[in-house]
Amino acid sequence: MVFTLRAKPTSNGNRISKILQLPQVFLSFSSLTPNSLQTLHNGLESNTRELDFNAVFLSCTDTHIAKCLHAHLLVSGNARNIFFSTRLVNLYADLGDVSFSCLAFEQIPKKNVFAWNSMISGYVRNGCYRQAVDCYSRLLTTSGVRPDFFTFPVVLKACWDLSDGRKMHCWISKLGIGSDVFVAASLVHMYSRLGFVDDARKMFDEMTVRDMGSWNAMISAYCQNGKAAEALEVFEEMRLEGMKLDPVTISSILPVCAPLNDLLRGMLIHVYVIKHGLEFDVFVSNALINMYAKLGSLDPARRVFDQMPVRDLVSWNSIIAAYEQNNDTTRALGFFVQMKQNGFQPDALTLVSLSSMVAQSGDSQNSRPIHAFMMRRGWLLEDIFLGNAVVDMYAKLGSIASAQKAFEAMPDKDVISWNALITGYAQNGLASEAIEVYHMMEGCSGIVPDQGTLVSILPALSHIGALQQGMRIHGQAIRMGLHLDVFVGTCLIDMYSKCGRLDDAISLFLQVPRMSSVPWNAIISGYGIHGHGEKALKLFQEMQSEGVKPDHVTFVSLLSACSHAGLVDQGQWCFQLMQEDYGIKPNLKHYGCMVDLLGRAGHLEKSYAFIKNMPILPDSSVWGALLGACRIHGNFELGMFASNRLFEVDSENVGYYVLLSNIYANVGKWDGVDKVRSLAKDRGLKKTPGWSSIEVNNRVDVFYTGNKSHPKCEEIYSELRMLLAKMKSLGYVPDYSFVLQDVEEDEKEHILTGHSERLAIAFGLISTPPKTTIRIFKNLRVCGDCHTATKFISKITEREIVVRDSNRFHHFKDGNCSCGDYW
DNA sequence: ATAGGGTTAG
Repeated sequence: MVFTLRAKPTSNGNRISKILQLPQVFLSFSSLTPNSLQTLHNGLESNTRELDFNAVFLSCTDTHIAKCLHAHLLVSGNARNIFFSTRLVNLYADLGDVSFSCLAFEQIPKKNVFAWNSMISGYVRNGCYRQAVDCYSRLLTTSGVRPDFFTFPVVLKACWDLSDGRKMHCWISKLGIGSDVFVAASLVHMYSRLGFVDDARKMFDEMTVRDMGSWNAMISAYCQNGKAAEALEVFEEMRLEGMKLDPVTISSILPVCAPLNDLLRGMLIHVYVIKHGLEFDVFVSNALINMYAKLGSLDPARRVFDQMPVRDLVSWNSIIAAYEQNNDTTRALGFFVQMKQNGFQPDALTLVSLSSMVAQSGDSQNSRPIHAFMMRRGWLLEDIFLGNAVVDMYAKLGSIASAQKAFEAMPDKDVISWNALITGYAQNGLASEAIEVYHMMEGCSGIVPDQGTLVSILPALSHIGALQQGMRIHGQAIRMGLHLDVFVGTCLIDMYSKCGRLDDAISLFLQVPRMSSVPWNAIISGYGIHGHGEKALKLFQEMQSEGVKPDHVTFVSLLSACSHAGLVDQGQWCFQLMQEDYGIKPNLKHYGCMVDLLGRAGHLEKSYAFIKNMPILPDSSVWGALLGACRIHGNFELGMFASNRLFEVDSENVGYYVLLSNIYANVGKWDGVDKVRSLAKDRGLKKTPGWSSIEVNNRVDVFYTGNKSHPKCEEIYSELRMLLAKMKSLGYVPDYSFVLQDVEEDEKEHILTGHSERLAIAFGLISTPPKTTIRIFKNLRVCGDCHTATKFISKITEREIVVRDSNRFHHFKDGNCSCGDYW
């Protein structure tokens, strides 16, 4: 089939507007622009004696011109020249037009190894790895041409399958070209890319001649397989052999500084870069920015970025991520704006940073648009990273339903997707849902739990006190070899201490590495919630003497430990130490702890004065702490004052109304109690439903207040009625000030009896053998009346009862509580 | 006419 084309006449174009006889595929020539014709014309004219195709090849800057040239080659008969047609294959590949590259290739009647190599390379340069490998197979099976040492460096790059790789390796050996530096480096790279670093190293060791590329290949092999120390070893070896370092070496080795936490080395490399003038390489500068950013040195990162003469998308993404990861959303956003002003289109990595920024700043408004942007481009269908970022973003913003939807919409999920969802539920207080998702994940073939999975599920188990399930996870961690991992270990410590097994927490603490503050914080907090303030302090001293730097979390744990144990002086000492010795600015949590510490100990005026001197605005937790202290110490006036301030900042939390009503009741102001009740009712409070849980036979039962749907409901209530009678005979008087509902007295008694902690205790009593310790979890603070009741119950039933509430542990035994009513 | 080794993420 022949198609006739007449090029559109342009001012000068008439001279080349001769009629060409072309195959039909050149129909697309009709889209040739006058400009491209002009360029071609100039190229052709530049040599007047005969067509200088060499010059024309060089002037081909877009695929239309290339096609025009192609046409001329065909018409002039030069297409039969294998030199020209091979160049054409390469030209199309460079211009990104794989199908025409392929066409040009197929038009070559007798393809030699140059043509085959060019075609394979063309596929690889355009990311068509599958086709490249297929083309290589065709070369082997049908062409009668032998691959050579130009073939393998290219085709090895395309190889994504170990068996293919080994076959190629065999051919290389058979052809005796394995000693070629290019081929050998490519083998190193192939093995490392497929994760077989040891094979890569073997290739490297077998090399008799090593050039820069060989060393670089080995270094990057280690880097990309997470073996930072080995990478550095090779790097040092390379320097000892007197090799110079080129930009490739530098940009390969720089990323290992961050995981090794080695800023000094990074700076030394930077010095080398400056000394040898390598800083103008974009890869090098980008790697420097990333190195500095990951090690928290934003200023040097910024300086490198500022002095780059040319920046690419990676440079922009890196500087944006640098600020985003160091919690400076505002500057990160500023760079994003600049990036767009400089004409760069955001890519998937930019979007990952953006979603992180939105999550960090709690900017719910922008979450949808970002999500929509990704969907419009179809990126969510092909990039698991992005899907995971979206799930994480919604979860962090508290929109767990959106997170779930985004998760479900992902065509493929990996272990990180599951972890993100589990963490999302856990961090939004939905522990049971988190556990449910975890079980679903377990039933999913192809998903292997990793460190992140353990770190996401353990806090959920701690939250509801699922000790037995937690121990199962501990076993799994051991099997995975992760139980001594700092993060998993810390979660386990936290799990054991929150599930009432402080001893197990301690013995675990003694096993995990404790160079960082993370496990220390967990164990100090563990001592604190169990009421062992002195021990917490002692541990803090050990921490200091071991040279571990405490952080702001350490001081929250420590201050609350002091406050639970009534260690006022020590608490104040910590508060000072934190600022003076460690330069940590107290945040609201620290202030809350201090107010609590002073107030609970009875220093109400001091506590109030403390609030007045705060340099930041007190929030509800701070005023709530003062209000709680006023209840304990019966200070009515200050209590009124505190509750007024409190309701100015948070009028939604029903717990504070209970406190206030309690204060009124303590001084016998029943009208005040009524007032608070109706106030709470009028505001239609979104109250957090109170629930308690207990684990019996590997199963966690959760009881909501007044819940009557439990299968053992009848037995539970009859147990409670029986206990109530005995308690009363021992002198128990119900304290109705803990009931907010405006109902009759006996109804109030009924409400107290139906409190979730009592249902859980009663269930524990009827479901376990005598003398067994009962362990209960309550999501809010334990109710004051239930606290009294539990003391009686522990005496009547001769049981130890351990109640963990949102604040601390209460060990009930023989009618007493470990907290000494100081809580 | 054809070749290897490089920087950013959840």
